[in-house]
Amino acid sequence: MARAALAAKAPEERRERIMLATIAVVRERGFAGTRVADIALEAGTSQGLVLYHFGSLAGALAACLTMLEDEFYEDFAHHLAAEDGPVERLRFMAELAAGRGAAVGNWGLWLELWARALRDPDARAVRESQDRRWRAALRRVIDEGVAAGSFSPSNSAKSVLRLATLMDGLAVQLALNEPGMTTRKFTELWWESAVLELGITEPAKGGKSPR
Amino acid sequence: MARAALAAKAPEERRERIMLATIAVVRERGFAGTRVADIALEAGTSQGLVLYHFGSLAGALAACLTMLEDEFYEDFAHHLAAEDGPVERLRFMAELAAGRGAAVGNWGLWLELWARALRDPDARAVRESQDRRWRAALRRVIDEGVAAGSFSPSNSAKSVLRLATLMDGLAVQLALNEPGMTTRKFTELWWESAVLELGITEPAKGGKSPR
DNA sequence: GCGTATCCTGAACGCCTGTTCAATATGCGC
DNA sequence: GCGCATATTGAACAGGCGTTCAGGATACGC
Repeated sequence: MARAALAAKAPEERRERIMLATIAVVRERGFAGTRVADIALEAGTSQGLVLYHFGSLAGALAACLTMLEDEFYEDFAHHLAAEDGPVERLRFMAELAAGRGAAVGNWGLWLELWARALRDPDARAVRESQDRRWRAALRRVIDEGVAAGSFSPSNSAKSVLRLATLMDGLAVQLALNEPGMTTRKFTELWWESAVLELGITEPAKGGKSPR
Repeated sequence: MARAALAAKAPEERRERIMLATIAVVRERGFAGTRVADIALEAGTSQGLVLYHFGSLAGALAACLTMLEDEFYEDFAHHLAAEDGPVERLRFMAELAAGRGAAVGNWGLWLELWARALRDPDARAVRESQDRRWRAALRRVIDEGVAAGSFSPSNSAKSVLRLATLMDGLAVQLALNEPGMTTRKFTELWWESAVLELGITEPAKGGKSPR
């Protein structure tokens, strides 16, 4: 009988659909709660195909991790370049981290990733890479600002570290939607810390100034 | 036959042993990787007893969560009261969070807890309670310092929030032992931030001053 | 001393779920 | 058009693991 299957129609497209489905399921149920059956259902395919393309459930999860990483970074780098000066760029990073752009709703995923990174080398690698990239971007923006005379941190390396770290902490609260924590508050708190750390005087011209 | 079983010898003692075993296993394998069999083995009892006392695996996990919370807080409150002035207390909190005391090796557990809190109401309650307690303590110390003239934050509520949040962020790095992150560095970074936020002038008399 | 409630065990049960596999469809080179 | 490599499916398999249960030991009231 065999109703017309979509066999061999567009393998790459199916593959990607499975990865996206995996991300969706992980976001909803967490790594521990993700089943092959869920992924197949979400992707509209069979369980067999998931295993065919990724070898195992772990393989599918790993694939979705790297996809997540690339996705986030591309989006981020693309938009960051569009901003004008160091102050605007810093401001943009604050807002992006707080939830604008592709990262919206992803903080929960980062929490999952961190916990998983305690034991899974793949997860650890992804999170390390992301962290490095993010900090490097922050450092670049800050160095740029120092060169332009907009920032005057007493120790820029430490300021980068602290500001990046503060973001992680804010992320925890945002992800768990701590009462009183919103994306607005996230940005506000972080920006004030940045002002304190970097001695920013000139306000961001582009966006509405904080507070 | 029946070799002498420890039956009905000291039910409370067995119960506690199972809870401690649960914590140990969770610390080693994470929530998702914890099996009833592991707990029973670690506690030196049968699987049946674990279920007898806690009804289900989930019940055992929940029990270990609250035990963890109490344990941490008792230890913390006890030691905090022993410190002298606000500056010393603040310093003590920095060091406790960084890994001294009962919390040593627990940051990994917190990461697990946060991720679990995304979906499990019990975990969420525990983490909220802990967070509230910790911040309240921080606020008390800071208020005390303001009253004594040692601290002069521009906005103490926000400083409490930011300093507590920064700790969470540092915790992530410590738990994942980010290269270059140590308990010493943890304390140092946090303390400098505290100095910045609170305008601390007088150094901590008790401990060796940072940096 | 006897019965009963509590504590404890080990084995058995049964479900959940990742993985395997044989069968089938599809597209492509020749 | 034919044959082969690739893609896809659904069902069957098998192992892991939480939970149930019948049985036995221990303490304790009477």
